[in-house]
Amino acid sequence: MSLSTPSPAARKPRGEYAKSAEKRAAIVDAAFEEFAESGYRGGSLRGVAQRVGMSEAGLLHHFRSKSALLEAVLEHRDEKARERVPLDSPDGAEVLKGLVDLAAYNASIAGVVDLYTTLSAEATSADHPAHAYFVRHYAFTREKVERAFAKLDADGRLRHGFDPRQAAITVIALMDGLQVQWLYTRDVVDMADALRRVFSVFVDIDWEPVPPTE
Amino acid sequence: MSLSTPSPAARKPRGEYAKSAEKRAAIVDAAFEEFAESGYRGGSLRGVAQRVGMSEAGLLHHFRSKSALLEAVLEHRDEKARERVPLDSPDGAEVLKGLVDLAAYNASIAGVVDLYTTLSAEATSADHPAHAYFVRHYAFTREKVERAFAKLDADGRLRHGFDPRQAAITVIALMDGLQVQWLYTRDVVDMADALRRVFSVFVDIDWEPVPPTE
DNA sequence: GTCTATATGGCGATAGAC
DNA sequence: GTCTATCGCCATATAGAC
Repeated sequence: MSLSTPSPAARKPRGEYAKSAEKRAAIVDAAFEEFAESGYRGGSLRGVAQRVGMSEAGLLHHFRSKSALLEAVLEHRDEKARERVPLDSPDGAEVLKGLVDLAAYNASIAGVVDLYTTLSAEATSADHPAHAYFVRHYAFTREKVERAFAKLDADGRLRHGFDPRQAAITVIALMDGLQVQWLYTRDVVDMADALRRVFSVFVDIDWEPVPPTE
Repeated sequence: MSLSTPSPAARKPRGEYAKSAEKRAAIVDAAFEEFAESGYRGGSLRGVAQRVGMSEAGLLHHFRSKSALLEAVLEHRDEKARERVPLDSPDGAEVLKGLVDLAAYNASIAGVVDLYTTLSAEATSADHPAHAYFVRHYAFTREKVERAFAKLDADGRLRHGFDPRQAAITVIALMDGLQVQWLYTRDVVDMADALRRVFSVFVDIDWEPVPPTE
């Protein structure tokens, strides 16, 4: 999974110029790759600097510390993911379809999956700089998916005896677990397909003409 | 998830004494904790040495390198897990019950879950010392669970239209994802319960008097 | 079998020139 | 805004005394 609460205010100090913003974006991209490959703990500012073609000091002019850089990466990641899933759609089925869509999209960008799985696992430690982020992320996502199931339930489309909250927990766990397994064996695991199958059991949904996942 | 292929031979050089074996076991325990908390990359030999009350050099007398120590930890972990799940039972339902049992047990030993999730995520990098281990682990576990579902299918107890292989992938993903989510919010997630619910949808099983998971 | 001491190198972050 | 230089710390691993 990969969505989170809208950033309260992606504020930008007044005196910034366009060139600087571009540089910052390039640095965030490089940091994204670095942390995706080696995690936050395993990644280094040196590695980021090399990717972006700058010195470490130059890099630290734009981001005051390694963890500040991680924060920027996570924010950037959320912006992208939020574009893909209509989490607040009044139609619960649209939300689920958005999740399948996201899974299919993720399969085309392994780096995103890598970043998410590595960070979510290492940030279970309470002192990790991304810990609070993921606690928020899970609460937020669980809430949204639960709401989607609740709406389907109200429409009589949730399988009898199913609890929206439990269904949400299960779906999020499934998405997370599929990502790890997929990273090891991409030929065997089809994330979107697996998700679609489970949704078909949980609820009554008409799937599109069937985009054959891949 | 947390099972893997039986170690080919946990061989032990001939000239070892009991005292030494005890020390080694103590070191493995300490390393287990260290890697569970900080991952392999984030953990240090210094940390392990402090936990076990030795110098780093003393520790390296027993394990020639950091990655050799990791190997010992993973082997030790597998031995424990294999005791819990009758992966080769002729009755597929017994396998699934074993998985629920394992989930409930894991919930009582957070360290095990921590170690597994952290390592499985960071070892997706091909150059990680545990990479081969997890590739093997997933292939092995997928195979065993698939076989369990296939047996249930042969007995007409698998839900119509379900594929044993897909079911196996889904179940393993679910177990993995539940562990991460549980580490963040233990009050919200009940791993064994979630697993039991999904199994009840997939197959026709009589659950025990219901160990209320707690 | 365990220690101290040390070699060697990567790390995050800062100071200050340009 | 970017650089070089450097500080101080922690890492893995080895050498050799006890």
